[in-house]
Amino acid sequence: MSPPAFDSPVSRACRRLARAVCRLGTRRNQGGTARVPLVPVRDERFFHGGQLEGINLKRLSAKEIRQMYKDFFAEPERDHLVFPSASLVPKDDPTLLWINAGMAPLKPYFDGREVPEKPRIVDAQKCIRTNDIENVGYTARHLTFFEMLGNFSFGDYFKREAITWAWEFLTRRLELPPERLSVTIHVKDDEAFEFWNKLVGLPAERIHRGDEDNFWEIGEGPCGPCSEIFYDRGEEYGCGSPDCKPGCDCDRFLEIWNLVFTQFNKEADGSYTPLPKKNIDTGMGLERIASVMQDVPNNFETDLFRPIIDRTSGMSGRAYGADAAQDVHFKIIADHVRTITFAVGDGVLPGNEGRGYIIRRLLRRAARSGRRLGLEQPFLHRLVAVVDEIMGDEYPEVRDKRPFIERVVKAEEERFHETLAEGEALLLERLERVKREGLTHLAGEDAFRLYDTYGFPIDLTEEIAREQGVEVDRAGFERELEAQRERARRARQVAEGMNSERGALETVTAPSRFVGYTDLVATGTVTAIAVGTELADELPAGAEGQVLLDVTPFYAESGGQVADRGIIRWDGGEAEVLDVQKAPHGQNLHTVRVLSGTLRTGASVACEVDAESRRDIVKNHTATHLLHKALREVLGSHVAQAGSLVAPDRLRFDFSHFGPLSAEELAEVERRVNEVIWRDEPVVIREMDLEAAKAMGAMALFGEKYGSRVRVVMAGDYSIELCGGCHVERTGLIGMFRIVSETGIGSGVRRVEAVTGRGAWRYGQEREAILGQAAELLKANPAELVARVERVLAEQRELERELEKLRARLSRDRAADLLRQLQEVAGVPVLAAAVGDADMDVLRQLADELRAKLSSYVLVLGGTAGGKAQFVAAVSPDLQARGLHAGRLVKQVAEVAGGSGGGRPDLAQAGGRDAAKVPQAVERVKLLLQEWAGNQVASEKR
RNA sequence: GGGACCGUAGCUCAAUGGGAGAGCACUGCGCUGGCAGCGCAGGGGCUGUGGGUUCGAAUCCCAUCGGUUCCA
Repeated sequence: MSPPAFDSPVSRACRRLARAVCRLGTRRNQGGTARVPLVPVRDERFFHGGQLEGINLKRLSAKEIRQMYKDFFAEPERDHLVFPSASLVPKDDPTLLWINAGMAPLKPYFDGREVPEKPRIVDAQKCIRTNDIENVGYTARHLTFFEMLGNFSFGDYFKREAITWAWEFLTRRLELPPERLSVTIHVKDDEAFEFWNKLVGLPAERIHRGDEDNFWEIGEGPCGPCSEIFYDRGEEYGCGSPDCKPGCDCDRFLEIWNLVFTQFNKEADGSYTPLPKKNIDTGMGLERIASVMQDVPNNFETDLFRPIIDRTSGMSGRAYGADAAQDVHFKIIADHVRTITFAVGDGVLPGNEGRGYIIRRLLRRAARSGRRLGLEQPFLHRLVAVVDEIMGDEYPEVRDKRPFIERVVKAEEERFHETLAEGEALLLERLERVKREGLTHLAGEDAFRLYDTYGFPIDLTEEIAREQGVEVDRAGFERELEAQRERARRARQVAEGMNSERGALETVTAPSRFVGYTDLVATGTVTAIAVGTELADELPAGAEGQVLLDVTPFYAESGGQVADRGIIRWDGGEAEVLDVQKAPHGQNLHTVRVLSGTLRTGASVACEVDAESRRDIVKNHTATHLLHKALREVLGSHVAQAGSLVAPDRLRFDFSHFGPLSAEELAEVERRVNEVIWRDEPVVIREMDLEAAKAMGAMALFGEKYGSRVRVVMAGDYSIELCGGCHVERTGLIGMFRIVSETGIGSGVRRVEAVTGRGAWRYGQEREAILGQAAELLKANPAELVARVERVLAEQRELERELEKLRARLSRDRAADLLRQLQEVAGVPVLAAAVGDADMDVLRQLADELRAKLSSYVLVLGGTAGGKAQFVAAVSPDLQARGLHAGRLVKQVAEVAGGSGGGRPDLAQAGGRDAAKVPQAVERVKLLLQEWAGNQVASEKR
């Protein structure tokens, strides 16, 4: 039973982000709503004051609001864990280009793949949304970068607390006047109504029931009704319509907070089932609430934006607020520069695809807005400092990387100026042609080509064309653009949404202790067995299944390090460990295949990790840390890990960087890593508080779990990283480190592959073998190979020169010989000859010699080279004028030798398969000329 | 994710499927009071890489690497 009204806005591309639409089925509504005891905590303030005038808002800076929010939920009564903002680049989530909502980084907690440290979390999350990029600057609320304040519950508190706390924060902490607040709830959500009405005391007429706008879902997976809180800015912001109310498109009622009650799971068949664990997901846009508290008409006039606008105004010498059309550009610049700064701060570099392309586009839009304000030179990089001043306290990545961000932005601005200059030159050329041809319009395809291929903005095209008195076929341009959109859309397959993978193992909370850091052999007891999503009691021989142990030495794939393999044995049987992954509650989950006997729950098993493979893995893992550090030393601190694979036979490290590494840089990185290996320093691993680790300068990777205790891996005094993986005890054990390859894998992301220990030795062997072979071929020993090759090359050059000279002399002599074979056919001087062994170069040279000595001629030379026939033909200008064509002539000649050819009227060449037929072929020239002469006479007679 | 375009001398770029070129830079010689001085001579190229089509490929096709650009 699929809900009836599932069309309309659902299909919009942005629906994943929007609070999307759906109608609750009746069954669900009844099943999903529990009876709740109500405690009256009515807000008495509704009943005095009342009217909407004379309010004095508590003036708060955005920074204060952010801090108050986190503090409020962290207070003991509410006891939330404060999370720092996650990186804008989604971790392990290929369906998302950016973190685009406060809950996005917490998805694993919502869908049950991971269990959070505490079931209550509060954060301020930076987000990027670029769907409505065209609206930015023109409306009060559209932004590409924003901060979302959110409090979350994972199977813990639900509607009652979410609603009352939201109310308390707004009215008692921010001290917003309650009479200005109203809410929407889902039409069927009587439970929420009760809380708002009875518990909070909000009058029924201020609780609006919505339908589609108050249900939140994204494809299959967790979903539920939501309740939005609106703030009434007063009639002066309104549209004047009598039915203006919360949800109206005008600026009067601002949606400031959305509380999502995740209580259903949408199944593949479209039905909804109640979730066993209900979640709370809330979001309050910091920019918007700041605009309310600071009583300014739009986001851009809050203290989050105003300093950027003021600096822009200072640089351009134009005043903000003087002209609405001009103000748009100030706003675009302020918005985009925030997005760019934060994205680059999280390691995204401007590029030509994906995230990098979005950043490039934003930067170009901002640069063009700058031009409208008279800022022709790069200026955006100077605004990065302002963004840092405003938000650097809260977001250290921006402060720490500020010089790097400025450099990147400046370089990209300069590149854009180049693009504009190139595009303008091309456009002017086009316009010249249009005018020359007496046309009035530049074709839409031309304008599109300029836009599509050279990135030249369409409005600039129009502007420049108009200056030249030419119009642009805008409709044609739009057609081309639409066609391109259609192509891209069709190609995009939709793979979005959260998956709910709550298998049977989610209910298993029995702990599992990992002892594999020190022991490769251990004895454990089977605590659970699962086959597919069902729990089982036993696993017979030949079967594959998943096994939990109370104690295990097997490492579960994590942090790039691959899973251990090995064997488990028990009384009467054994099984092979194929894979090890993390279970929802953090235990190591072994995928095994039983080789003999039957594995039963409760059995005691002897575990043995494949030691050889593990020894290779730990070498590669420690080497990965050293590589990371060395890359940062050699290339700069902008190098941020973007992914990593630690396997037994190799390691792979992806990181952000502009362009390819030079050979010198690679050699230097390799040298530094090896130096740490040679120093044979101890690798010390300690658990400590995150703060202590940070104080030591540990590199905390993005997406790091912010638990209270972290594991810190120190390789000598060189590298310090948070890491849960396995490492060598001393760096010397790595043996040797060799970089095998360096490639680009996307905009601004490079990949280095390397080998260590045995792998490095093998790599060296292979290289040496190649060297040996080369040396043997040159009959030199490897040490003098270079000198030898240099000498050989010099000799070769000398010989080539010699050959050239001799050839020239030879062709002079031959030319003189050939000249004697000149005869006259049909009144035309003809020289057709087979010259024996001669490749195309020789033939051409001969032809040149002969041409220099003749004034009127038809010349056809045939030669053989490599068992094939070769021909060159030349015709003097006067005979060309009489209709002789070297290309046509040589083609017919070559046909005799089973070939073909062509060329210009004055000079042409041809080839054929049959070298033996060259003499016959050149003989044909005379025949062809006689034919030609006959035709000439015939046409003259006519 | 889907397209478009570009990779030719140190640099900027030419070259209908038919002889790899120009300007600047470089080297040498000569001239010159000076401005980006002038003249002559010369070096420099596996046309990004690897396949294919063709008698013949810088040019057409496929793959790959690097770059630019548009759409999602």
